[in-house]
Amino acid sequence: MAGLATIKDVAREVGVHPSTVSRALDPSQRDRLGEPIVARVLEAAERLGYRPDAAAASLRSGRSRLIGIIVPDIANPVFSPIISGLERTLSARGYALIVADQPPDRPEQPDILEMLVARRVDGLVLANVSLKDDAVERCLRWQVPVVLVNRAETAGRVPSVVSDDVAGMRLAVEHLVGLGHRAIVHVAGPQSLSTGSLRRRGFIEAMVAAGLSVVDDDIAEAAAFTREAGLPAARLLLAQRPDATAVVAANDLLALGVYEALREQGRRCPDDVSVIGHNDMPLVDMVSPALSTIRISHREMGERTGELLLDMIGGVCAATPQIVTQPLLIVRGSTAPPPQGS
Amino acid sequence: MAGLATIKDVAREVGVHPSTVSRALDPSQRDRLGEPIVARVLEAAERLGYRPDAAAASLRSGRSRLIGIIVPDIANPVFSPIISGLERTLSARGYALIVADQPPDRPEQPDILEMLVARRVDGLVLANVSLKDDAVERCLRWQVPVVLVNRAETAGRVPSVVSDDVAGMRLAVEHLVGLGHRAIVHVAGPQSLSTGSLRRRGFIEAMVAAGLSVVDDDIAEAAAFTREAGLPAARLLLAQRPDATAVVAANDLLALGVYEALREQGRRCPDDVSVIGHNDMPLVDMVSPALSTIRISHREMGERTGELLLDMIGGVCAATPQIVTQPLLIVRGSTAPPPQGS
DNA sequence: AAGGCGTGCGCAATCGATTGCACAAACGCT
DNA sequence: AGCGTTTGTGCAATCGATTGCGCACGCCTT
Repeated sequence: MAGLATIKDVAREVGVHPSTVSRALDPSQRDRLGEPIVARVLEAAERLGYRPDAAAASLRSGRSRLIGIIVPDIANPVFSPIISGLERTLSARGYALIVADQPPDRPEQPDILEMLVARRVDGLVLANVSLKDDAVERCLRWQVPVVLVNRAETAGRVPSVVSDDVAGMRLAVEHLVGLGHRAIVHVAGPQSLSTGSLRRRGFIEAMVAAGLSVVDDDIAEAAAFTREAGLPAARLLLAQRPDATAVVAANDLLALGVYEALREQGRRCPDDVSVIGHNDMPLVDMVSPALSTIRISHREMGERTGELLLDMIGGVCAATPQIVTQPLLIVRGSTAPPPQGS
Repeated sequence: MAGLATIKDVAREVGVHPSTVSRALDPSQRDRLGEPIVARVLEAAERLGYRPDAAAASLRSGRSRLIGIIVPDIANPVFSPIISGLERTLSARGYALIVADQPPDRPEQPDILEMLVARRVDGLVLANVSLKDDAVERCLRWQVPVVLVNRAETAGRVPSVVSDDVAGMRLAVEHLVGLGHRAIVHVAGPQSLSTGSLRRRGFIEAMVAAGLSVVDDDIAEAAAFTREAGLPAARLLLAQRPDATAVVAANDLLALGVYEALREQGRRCPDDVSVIGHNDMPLVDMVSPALSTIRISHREMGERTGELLLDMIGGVCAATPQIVTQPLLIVRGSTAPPPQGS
């Protein structure tokens, strides 16, 4: 504070009124001023190392140029590229990003959402909503622009940017069917999340489309998108359907849980059972066997989320677009034709 | 703005002066007020859904309760847990975290550091400094509290929180020596970073301590801490020292580059050559063979960074502490005794 | 019972930038 | 030459919370 020049200092230096300095510094107002004055203001501002005080500007203008994002886990490889892509888009346009963690189990003592709204963020990105989430309602009530990313809610009340989960599962199932599999089972994610729910539905739809039926025993729901949760679900599934030749996991970590379950039972992948994941997380090409999976570009989702949100703030888009990105099948070593004679 | 109550609204509701509301809401000033008034203010604030405007508070008080962190890559599994740990500590104490990416190659058009300082962050965490970095000087000049994390600078002008890189390399070398290896080589990281430099030094010191000599050909420097950069460095090293039985990599990604180089040459790990990494990134226990490595608790580093920074802001610590966390040897499948007869 | 002291609260300035309004100068027009 | 219009700049209010100062009122003391 002591060392930083204010707009008054610049004004005094140039010999003009502070408001003139403010206008000279604003590109959209600059052309209403005389050429020489603008030059002198710019020079003085540069010389004094002037940086506008964001708090003061925010207070008066009502715009903070801050965006908040709430994720379930910053360090999760699904969410960190989203954050990264979002940050890149925002910082290029002068916005800063506040990141907040809200693990699903945490008692949210200090309400993160309220905290961000109290900081008067210009917009909010929610990466942690469940299918029915009151966080969305609250944002709507507070009238703060919000975009959902990765996970959507049932009622499409606000814009979202998600991967086409149903299409992703279709790619996975079609790949396995193409290899000759018919006994295909599914380790599903939490059904309270759109990713878990839609991938489950996508699995069923693709199976039916391939002329294969799906019964309850063909699907096991994991409690979370983690390796730890994937292991028991996979154990259950392999017990219920010992004849299964392929497992479609709702994400890569669950697929790794399947790996462990297979290892426990002495069954080999892909010789005995094929496994396919979802997300194409970093390093899954290095596990053994290299994991076949459905690639989602989380970074791109983050970027598009940023563009969408900035458009909303700028009043560009009136509707509530539901952006859906297309996933890509990545074939590696964990999928192969089913064993002979099965 | 339209929907959010201000301190004046609360004051009017209760029938007191705004300043009284401000004091009633501040726990440290609350006891200077009468009991009934405080209760009525709290009740009214709650009922109106009052949230103090952070911008206004920041403007007047000079404290923004914002902390900035600059990382080379948000999505890098080394840095994302640091961010996560830091955020956890900060949010528990009412601070919010602004995250900014500054990839090493980016022309830093909009100066990220200045942007954060202009936002009047109360403190700054730098995770991307090189051994000699002018960002540190600028923070010192601007008098903004700063803590370095993961990477330190040569001159210890500011506090830092780093892993004991030298000790980590000693653990790695001693482990290999204990297995019987004597021809041990090192894929080093960029020498412009403290992590690269200190691990290289730690390698040499540990080798010397074990009675083994190190010559130039025993070390190859990778251009970056990536798999892509690790591959050529590993190729070079294996060509220079075809008799090497063990490779110590400066981090896990470089170790995976070594895996690829070995595979190219048809040499097997750990049968022909042992490999050990550094960091214990997620999933390196799932690669084949499972990577032996040196575990660093990045999340804990983030947490301690937050505590240190808040102490500095609170004026608690006067010195410039250099916090060093102790790494841990994790033995998995990539290290084994050297082949017989070598 | 009167003066000193402490407590509880209001008053108003302040942080720094933004912006609607007003005003002066300069220009063009008939 | 006079009047209307544009152009360029200053003035002052404003955003919402914080905080030093000061004023009353009530209590205790002698």
